[in-house]
Amino acid sequence: MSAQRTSGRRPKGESLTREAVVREAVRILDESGERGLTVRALAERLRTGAGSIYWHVNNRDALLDLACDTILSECESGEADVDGDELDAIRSLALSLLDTLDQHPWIGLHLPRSTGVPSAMRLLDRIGTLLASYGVPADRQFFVATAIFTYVLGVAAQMTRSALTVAATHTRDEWLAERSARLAELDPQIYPFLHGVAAQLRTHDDREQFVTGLDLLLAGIRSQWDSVP
Amino acid sequence: MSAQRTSGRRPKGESLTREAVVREAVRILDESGERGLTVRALAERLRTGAGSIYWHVNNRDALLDLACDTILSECESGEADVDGDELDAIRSLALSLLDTLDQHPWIGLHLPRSTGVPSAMRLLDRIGTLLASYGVPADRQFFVATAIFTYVLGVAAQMTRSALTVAATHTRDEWLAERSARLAELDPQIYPFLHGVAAQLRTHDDREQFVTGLDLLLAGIRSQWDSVP
DNA sequence: ACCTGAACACCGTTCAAGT
DNA sequence: ACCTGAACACCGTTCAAGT
Repeated sequence: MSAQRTSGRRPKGESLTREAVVREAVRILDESGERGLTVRALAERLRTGAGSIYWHVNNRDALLDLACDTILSECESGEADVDGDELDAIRSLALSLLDTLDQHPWIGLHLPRSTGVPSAMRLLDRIGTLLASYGVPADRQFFVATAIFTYVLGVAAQMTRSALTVAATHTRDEWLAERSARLAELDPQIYPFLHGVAAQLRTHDDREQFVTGLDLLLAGIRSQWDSVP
Repeated sequence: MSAQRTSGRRPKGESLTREAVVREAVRILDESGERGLTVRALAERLRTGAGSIYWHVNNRDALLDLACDTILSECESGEADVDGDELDAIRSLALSLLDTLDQHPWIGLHLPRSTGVPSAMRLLDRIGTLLASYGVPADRQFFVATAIFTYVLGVAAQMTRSALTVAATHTRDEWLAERSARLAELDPQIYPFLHGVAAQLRTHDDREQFVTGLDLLLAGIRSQWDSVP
């Protein structure tokens, strides 16, 4: 069916679009990470020359921005209704964002380096709006919104690291066991804490870890500002 | 005095050391960011050939790890005494860590991609130890420690972005004004929140922003677990 | 033990020339 | 308007050969 990777030129008339370029870039990023995305590799998979890419996209960085933006846009639309207050809504927004970032690990590493991703700003905006209506004082809303957003991105970036190493080793369980073993090997003199907790990290769940920190932030908000209905 | 950048070979007998290589790498990173650090540029400043670098360091990634590690090691040693409980100690540790990351903005962007930075692990260990002695339950200590550490790195990475843009524009005030203006220009239909807060961001202070989120995390910890003395 | 310098296999980006 | 393909100016890394 798909003549995707066969070389030979693409049929005439059927011209490339910016969307098609970005879509294929996302596929490469999912398969082989940021390092796998080279202009030449992308061009080859689109059965065209490297130069063509630059007709549709300014440069490689812009391409990464666009790739992030398309994925995050999908995440935006799927906002479920929540019963509970605004902080519960933020919680569920953050969780679905984490799921998205988990499926496309390259986003968490690229977003901190970039400014040009509108959908990321819209997500930040959404969090800020929710905080405002919850009752966080006006002069704190932006700081708190950014803190939450930063936390989500930070955890996502960290998860990426494991995702890449898992891919390199065999299964996720194997990787967890190996990491736990490596921590246990640490000199308890220098790493008393990490050496000690090594055992429980055999069953470490990224999502559970994420929720712990997120709920601390939300608990902090609740303890500092009561809801204004 | 310094014949630093003059070309010509380095005197014999005076052989390069791994420390000297890393020290010069840090200088380049401080001056021109991660992209500025190329093996060739580094070799030239050390008045040697590109190949020599690989005698002292495995590869470019290892060099970045080492650069991060030397800087974070310095941060580690300068731990001030604090009056207050363990959470106050964490707070001051986080603040001094942020200062370090602020002076070397490339660290915040590289650390999430890396695993091989011992001093970063020691800092995480320190946070965990403090949480344990504060009284966070054993099965939460690691998650909470990671949440705090992730938050610090995340904010640092974000600050880096502004640091780089500030360097590109003129002064910090100009940059703040410009960013505030850009936010004000946003379509209030799509970005109701960000459009609204644009004005107060003219005096936005990274450190104040950082403290806001950090204190929320700490308040969350206090509200969930009372200190066990 | 430590360095040299050339070579290899790549990059992103540009641009005249084509259709 | 959209694409081609060669060229430019770089990369990181390796490695025989030197001292």
